[in-house]
Amino acid sequence: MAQAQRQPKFRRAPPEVRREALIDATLVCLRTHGHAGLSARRIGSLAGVSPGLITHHFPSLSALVAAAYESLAMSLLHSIEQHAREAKTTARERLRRFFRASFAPRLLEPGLFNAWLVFWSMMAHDARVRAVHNRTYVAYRAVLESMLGDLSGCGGIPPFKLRPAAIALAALLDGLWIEASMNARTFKPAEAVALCEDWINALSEGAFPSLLRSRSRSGGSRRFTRVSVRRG
Amino acid sequence: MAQAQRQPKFRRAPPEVRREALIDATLVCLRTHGHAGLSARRIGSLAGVSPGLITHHFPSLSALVAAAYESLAMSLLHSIEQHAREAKTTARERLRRFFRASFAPRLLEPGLFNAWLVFWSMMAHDARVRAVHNRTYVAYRAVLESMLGDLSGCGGIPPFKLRPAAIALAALLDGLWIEASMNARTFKPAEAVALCEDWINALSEGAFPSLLRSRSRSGGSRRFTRVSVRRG
DNA sequence: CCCACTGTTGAACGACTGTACAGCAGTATT
DNA sequence: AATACTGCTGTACAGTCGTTCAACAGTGGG
Repeated sequence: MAQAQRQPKFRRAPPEVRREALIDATLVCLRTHGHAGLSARRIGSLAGVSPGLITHHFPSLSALVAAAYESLAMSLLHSIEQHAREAKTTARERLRRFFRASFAPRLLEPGLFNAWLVFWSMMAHDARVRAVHNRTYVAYRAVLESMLGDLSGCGGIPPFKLRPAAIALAALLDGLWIEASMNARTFKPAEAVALCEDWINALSEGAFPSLLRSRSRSGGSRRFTRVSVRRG
Repeated sequence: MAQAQRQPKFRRAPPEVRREALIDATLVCLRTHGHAGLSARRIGSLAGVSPGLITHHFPSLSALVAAAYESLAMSLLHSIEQHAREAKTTARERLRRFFRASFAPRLLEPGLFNAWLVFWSMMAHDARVRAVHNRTYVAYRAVLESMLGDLSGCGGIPPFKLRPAAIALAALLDGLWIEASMNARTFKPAEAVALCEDWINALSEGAFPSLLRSRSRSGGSRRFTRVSVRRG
């Protein structure tokens, strides 16, 4: 029985592979333990590696966390975006798919929010994390701007300012995602999707005066055009 | 010169006073140091008190933080609400004042957001903090629902579902507040206010189909009534 | 003036933290 | 099979943390 097959105490790995493994372990740790997961020893043990290896492959623990932040944020964004662009349909339908993906169970897992809180908390003290936030938030908004631009290209929709529109939509999405993550009982994911679709609908109708490009500053009581909402 | 007036090493205070002083010190600590401020020694020294006193007046450090959370959240809400209700004007004007107060410099101080992150982080592990969040969020939404109800009472505005409307508006406000707190350069406070006012405008025009009470599910391309936006 | 009451102190405890670095041990090459 | 290279370990360091509790010392009543 007792084979006593002597296993090597560790296996070497090329730096790139090890870096990625550490990033993955960091994400798992932050998702499952929140702030308590932010520990070189915990992350190391989860990656099957000694704590000293972290500062060997990264300048510091917070640099590893920053790398994990960038990895997760970009991965999620691409995943949602691909899910949205998958179908060749109208801009409005792609937005709808984007919203649905944003409130899918995968995105509402409480652990994800806990990890996000750790990233946000570190922004105040760590320049690297702050830089990652700025990069990823700009990328996020760029995706929204692109989809809103497509929407704007369709006929019958009054021209609107893309940048502030994307900012508002991002805020609405974030606010809903945060509350849904903190308390799943407040509203159902489908309600969040409907509220975002409503926002797009109002935008299409020119019901957001401050977003209307040029045109009368009269407050928008008179809409730019009357449009058919369905099949925009 | 050297008067050598012997000061007493400490002064007794009634529990209620001491509790409040500790709460205040906690808030200052969390605002200025974020997560690093969450320390019995730091809070105690800021309150001019030994660390042991915290667990003497509170069941635990996290109970003190929960109390501080409730104190801050309710204080801010009442402050904003009073500022909004100060003037006897239309519902729309009160909402406008509410938005302006929400993005006043006092609310956008970065320290405030850092404190909030600490509270949110503790929700996952601490039932007390979670309970405070639920209470204060419900109170927040109740204020919004009340103002939206007043708005709905005005003539010429299609009836809408109060609760989901308040949820959406809260999400928009939170999302804008968070991004403004993290990166003050993304947009100006006035833009955030304008985006919230736009949302109210769209609501007043019935441009949010899923929020319309009963009525045709046709998508809302035809508004309930045409209303004058200014001086609603 | 002294006493009893009790708010308060501050040291002690055990456990935790990120980082540094001397040396061990896989691995590929010779 | 020996060697050089280097990824990796694991301990040491100097801190940090929340909580406990015996003892101290303000304070008001007698």
